[in-house]
Amino acid sequence: MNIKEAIKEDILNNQLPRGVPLRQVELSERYKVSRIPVRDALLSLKAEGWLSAHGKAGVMVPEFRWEEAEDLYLMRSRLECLLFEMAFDRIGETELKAARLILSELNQESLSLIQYGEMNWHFHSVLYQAANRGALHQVVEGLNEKVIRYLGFQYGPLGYRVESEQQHEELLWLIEQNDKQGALIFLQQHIEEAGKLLTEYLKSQASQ
Amino acid sequence: MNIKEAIKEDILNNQLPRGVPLRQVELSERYKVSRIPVRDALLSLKAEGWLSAHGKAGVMVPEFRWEEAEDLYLMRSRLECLLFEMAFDRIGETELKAARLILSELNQESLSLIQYGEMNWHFHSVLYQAANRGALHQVVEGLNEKVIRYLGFQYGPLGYRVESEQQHEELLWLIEQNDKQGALIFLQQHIEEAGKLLTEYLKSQASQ
DNA sequence: GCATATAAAAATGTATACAAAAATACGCAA
DNA sequence: TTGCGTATTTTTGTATACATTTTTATATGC
Repeated sequence: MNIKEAIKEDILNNQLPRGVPLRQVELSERYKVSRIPVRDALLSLKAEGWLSAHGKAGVMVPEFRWEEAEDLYLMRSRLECLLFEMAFDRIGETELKAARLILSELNQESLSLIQYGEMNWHFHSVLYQAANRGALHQVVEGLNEKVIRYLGFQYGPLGYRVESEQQHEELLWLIEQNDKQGALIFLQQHIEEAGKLLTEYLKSQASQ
Repeated sequence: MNIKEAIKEDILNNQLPRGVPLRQVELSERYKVSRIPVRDALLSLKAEGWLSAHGKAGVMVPEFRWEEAEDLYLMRSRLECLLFEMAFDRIGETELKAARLILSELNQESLSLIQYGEMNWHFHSVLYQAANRGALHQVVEGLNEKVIRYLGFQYGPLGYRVESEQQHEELLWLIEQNDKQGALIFLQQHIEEAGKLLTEYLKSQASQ
């Protein structure tokens, strides 16, 4: 899935026009492949929320909407906390070790926005994996994927990155202390804070 | 999207083997189309959770798992109640009228399982639409789609259909009375009851 | 002038053919 | 027999060519 990642990257970096239909031929010329892999990519990306329908045929890059961002974080807060609660008692040294490793890699700069987003999810994902709840995990994964679209705002103008990583450290610490209630509440705040920050920023942008 | 619907229907009616990889050529012969539309359908269905990966390449119809059913209903209860709460105050005569119409159509027998599932969702959907929360609505829609896979259990052995429709009537009545708290709690119970019933049934099946 | 119907174009959808990758079967050695 | 590496076969991935649908432009009637 190389072209798919390439399109994602271009969407993230505003290299593709918003709101107007993307033409398969143009994309196939742009990425130097035939229309078939383009179609595959468009289908997947549409299903994942990176693209939306434009008329009866055709897709487009959807505009940013604060309502969507708010929805995504509302869902994350509800579902991730549920998943985390199910996972908590089963998180062992294996998961903690993996999480720490990812955190150290996250601290290294020189990651593209999309790589950073993926890493960020992997951190959470490793912890949730312990719950062994495939369907729930998959939906939460989808939400985190969709959120990546908005990362440019969070790690650009909002400069949220450093604070977010401190919170990750603290979350790990709470797990190590076996403080379930504390960790749950902290995770909820971690998500809701990020959501509120992003939503407010988008609202302020929209009203200009 | 005709072949996609056909595959869904076949999955629902156990016309496709579970757990073994589906071969694109076999499917293309079965549905009398080339492999391209088959691939398109498989990609979409995988993204929607109707199919899961099998090895590095290839997809399969996932087995029924009570954990998945439980997850789906846990998510529905949390997200649908949230969505319903957002919608409640904006539900007007238009939505109620549409919901009543769907309910009367639901009462007519002679619907295929998948048609019944779709109708069932439309009923809820009409009410939620008032919230005007695209992203949230879309995820909830996805959950309801996935639940359809298990409908064979609910409306076959469990015989839940009549009770479910009575509950729909009651929900509408609560909305008409403008009893927000009551309606919210009722919806939550409506979903959780269905989930519990299904999950317990699947567990009992699995242990045989 | 505006709406609607119709014809041209552009775009997507599908089939066939070929290339790349994955899964499988086989042979060989330990 | 079992494990591993290689060759074969199977399966998926991609390109090109054609069919169908959708969109856009144009013309015609009111």
